[in-house]
Amino acid sequence: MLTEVIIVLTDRQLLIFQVIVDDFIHTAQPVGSRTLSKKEEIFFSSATIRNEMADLEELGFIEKTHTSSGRIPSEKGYRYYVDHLLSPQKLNQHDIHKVQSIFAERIYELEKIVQKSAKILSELTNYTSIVLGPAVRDNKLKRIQIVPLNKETAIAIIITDTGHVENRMFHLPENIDAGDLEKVVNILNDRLAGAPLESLNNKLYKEVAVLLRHHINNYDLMLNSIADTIKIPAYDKLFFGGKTNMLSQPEFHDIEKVKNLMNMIEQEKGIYDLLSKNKSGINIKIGRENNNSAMENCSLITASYSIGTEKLGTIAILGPTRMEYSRVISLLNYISADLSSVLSKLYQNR
Amino acid sequence: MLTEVIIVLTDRQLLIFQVIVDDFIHTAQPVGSRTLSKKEEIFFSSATIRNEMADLEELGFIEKTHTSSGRIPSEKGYRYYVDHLLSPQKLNQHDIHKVQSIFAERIYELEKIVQKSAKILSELTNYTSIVLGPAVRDNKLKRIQIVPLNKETAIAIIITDTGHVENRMFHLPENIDAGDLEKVVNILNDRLAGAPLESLNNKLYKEVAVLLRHHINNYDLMLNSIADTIKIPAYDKLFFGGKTNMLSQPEFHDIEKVKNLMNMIEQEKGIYDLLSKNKSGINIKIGRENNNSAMENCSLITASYSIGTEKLGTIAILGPTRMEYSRVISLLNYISADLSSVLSKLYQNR
DNA sequence: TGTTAGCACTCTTTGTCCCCGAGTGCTAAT
DNA sequence: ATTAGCACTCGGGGACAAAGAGTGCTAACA
Repeated sequence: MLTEVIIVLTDRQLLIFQVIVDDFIHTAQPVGSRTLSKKEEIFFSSATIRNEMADLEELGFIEKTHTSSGRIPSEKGYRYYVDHLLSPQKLNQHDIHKVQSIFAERIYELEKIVQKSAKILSELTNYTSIVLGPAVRDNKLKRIQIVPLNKETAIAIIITDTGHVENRMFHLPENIDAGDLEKVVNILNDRLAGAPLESLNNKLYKEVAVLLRHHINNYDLMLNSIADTIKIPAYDKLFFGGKTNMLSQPEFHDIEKVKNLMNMIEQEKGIYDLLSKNKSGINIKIGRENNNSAMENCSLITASYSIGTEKLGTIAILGPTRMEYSRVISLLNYISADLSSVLSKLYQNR
Repeated sequence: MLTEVIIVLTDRQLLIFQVIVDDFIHTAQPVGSRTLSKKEEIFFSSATIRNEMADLEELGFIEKTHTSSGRIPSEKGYRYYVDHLLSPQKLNQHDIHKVQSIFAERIYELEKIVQKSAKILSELTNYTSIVLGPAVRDNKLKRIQIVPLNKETAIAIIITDTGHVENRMFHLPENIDAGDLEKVVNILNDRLAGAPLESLNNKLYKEVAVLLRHHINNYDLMLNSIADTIKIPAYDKLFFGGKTNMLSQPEFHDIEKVKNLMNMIEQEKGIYDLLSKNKSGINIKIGRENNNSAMENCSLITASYSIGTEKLGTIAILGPTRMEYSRVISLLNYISADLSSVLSKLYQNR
């Protein structure tokens, strides 16, 4: 959007709009003028409200499901609501306790903390939570280990400075004995330790290959196996919580919609694309803003978590467009801040 | 069932019953006498069929959905069908190719092979596939590795003879230096290598503790950390394929049923219980035989795979009771045999 | 001039009635 | 023993009416 038209709503329109959105978020039912006029914060008659609603509809903020129905917020309406009307909600004691419980046990593994966050988040919101990461791309190599299993196969293990472990089995070239393997491991650690995972492949062929040639027969076979092993996984891991929560939302009473959404979740690729391209901080994508037909009736709110200034991963909530934006945003903010600070304490002196 | 009553059906009843089951499996519609009388393998009138059907219903093999509807097989009917009428179906070329493709790439990791099997199996059947295992319980320890990440934390890695890798981070006691760690690792490997994972904890406290005391300060803290690390995971891993396939089955047009089933799948615990207690070979559980309300309309067919005579894990198909039993059984038999033979080749000389 | 009461109108939902089609069980004829 | 025929049952779908919730518009009001 290059030219942003500034839309001025009267206070009364704003009030009515806000109440419509709030009501619809909780009831999932179109909101009519009579219902509105009975709300305690509203002091004018249903007729007045009808007039205002007609204006709001013309502006595109609300819409009808049929000619004589009440109004529901449009995607544009949600967008406006989220951009201008959202009041940050304070979390209650129960929520805070739950979130704290993520960090209650002394867990050292990044992955487990992240996984637990996803679980708690879905329980607190009754939506589906998704956590991407933590990114291992720019971890640094701590150690490589090669353990022979039998004459033909060995297992290569790489450990990064954050404690992430990757392992892969590979075929041993013939005529390699334990001594040779030890030499290889020593050379690898000597040359590659401390280097970012991304750079390993490059370094392997440029620096290590020459050295290996001097010490090992059939070094090329070995080299390829190792290269294969240290390849960074193309995608960071996704963790889900409450995958089935969406089934309880009234907008998903239609099996077809469920199928589309569930399929997309099962594929993971689509979700990965949606999550990975977000900037740091809170991002909100409403309905078709996600550019994904399976997400027609869904909103996705993402937040990033980081160690220091380095963005590590993304934590997200997938819910219906009719989502409790305020609450979800508060929760995400809170969790991502906690997550960042705990992880920073654990790993910044790595 | 202590007393098995032998039920004798006439050839004609058998024929009619078989055609009813086959037809219902493919159409999901109750089968009426007129429909049956038109089938080419049936040469008697609809009236005759009605009489026979009344008998079959009295015997409990088929039932009506309402007073004047066609018949559908009952659970007892499916059970009889599966026990007595199933003709092993030959797999077609396409199926065989697909299954072979699991083993086409040279994969060394057990887990990956198993995971790919689940995927292929769900694609071939359009049902949900579940694979349990491979069990690491009776793997033997190949090597323990401890890699310090910084002053306070280290990561312990255990590698089994099948190439399975487990790792866990733990807090280092103070005043432990690299030399101490090396000693610990040497002692551990010396004493524990080759031992079944199950026995590690025991051996650790009985044999290793004494040795550690002689060499290391604060050995008890260390010991507990290590004990924690080598604890065997309580459940073997579950892999799924085609979790959403069930949504396409007409019996799951009801959101409530879907929710129950999906919840159960997400929990994993229930599935684990269903899979783990099966004997080796093919097992078939129909509907309520699973003792699980979420599985009311589902059947579960399991097969085990093994290395030599040692049962490694279970491979299963979850589908509606109205399932293509014959085809699924053939597929499971075929895959589990292939899986067993490939794994045996790879790992029997471990 | 902004607000509101009132009214005619619209559209969905719910329920009833009815008919059709597919199926059954039973009886009587073959 | 088999089958043709018939009366009967039940679910599904269409037509129709009434109720309810909503709207837009007009005219009256403060």
